[in-house]
Amino acid sequence: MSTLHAPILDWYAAHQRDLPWRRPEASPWSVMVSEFMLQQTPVSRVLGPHEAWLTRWPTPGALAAEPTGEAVRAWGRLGYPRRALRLHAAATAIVERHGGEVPAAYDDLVALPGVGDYTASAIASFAFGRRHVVLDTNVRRVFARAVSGVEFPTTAPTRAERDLATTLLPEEPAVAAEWAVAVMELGALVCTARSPQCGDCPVREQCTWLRAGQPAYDGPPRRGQAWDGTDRQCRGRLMALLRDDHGAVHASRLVSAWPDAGQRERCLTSLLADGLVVQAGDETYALP
DNA sequence: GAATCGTGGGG
DNA sequence: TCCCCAAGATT
Repeated sequence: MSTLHAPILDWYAAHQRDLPWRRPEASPWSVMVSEFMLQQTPVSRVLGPHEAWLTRWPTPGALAAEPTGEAVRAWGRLGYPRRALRLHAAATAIVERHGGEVPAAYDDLVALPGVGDYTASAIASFAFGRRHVVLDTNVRRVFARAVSGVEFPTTAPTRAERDLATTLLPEEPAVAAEWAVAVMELGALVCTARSPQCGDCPVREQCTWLRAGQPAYDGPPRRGQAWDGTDRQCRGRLMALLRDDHGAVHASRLVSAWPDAGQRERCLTSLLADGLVVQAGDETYALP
């Protein structure tokens, strides 16, 4: 146990948020749904859809029994709607391969659609108390600062970073799981990307970055995501139109969502390819 | 490894 | 206002 463990675990015990998927009665499915929704989407925007989702589909089997379009519509405006499709596909796979129960083993989890290393580790750790390195953007930032002394981690996790996280992971599975969520919470609430609250940090005395005087980031430029006029914006407009309008929409109505014909057609084609949209009639489209 | 894929809130 | 970015996964 390093000098970081006790302060962070104690801080978590005192300051953790009361989130639905963290409660003792939360099912593995509730944890899994939250992890899908939280991929690139803030907690505050996930709370509502998560509750509605669990009420409507309390089990993987309940979701798998519905058309994929229902999942896409219930996904609402969480963004990246392919996640809704993948969650539905994962639920179907759970019914087929695991008798309708969310598997506890990392290998089984990571084999599910839409589940990568992070999500598999998170579900195994948070829902089943297993011992896994859980490397999300929050954890990576905390370690970058506290241990490595740099403001931001690299674009992708490095081998050295994984080794470090493995070294810091407590041996006892239950403690490891608590440690994983505690470090993540610290990154989310205190050791934030912008304006970190170092004065409130339980490891401010040990933090390499803080002790070095919070040196400014000097790595490769971190590129922001373009948005205006992109296919993503176009796809978003088309999806919003189809989501808000139950039933099929005629092609002529898509023009109002995106005037540029070439880009509109290209995006519609990609949405059809993704399975987010289906052709309902001669020139009408709908959610699947 | 880099590009792609939504959305909305806060600094 | 504008820019950054939020519990990633996939190709």
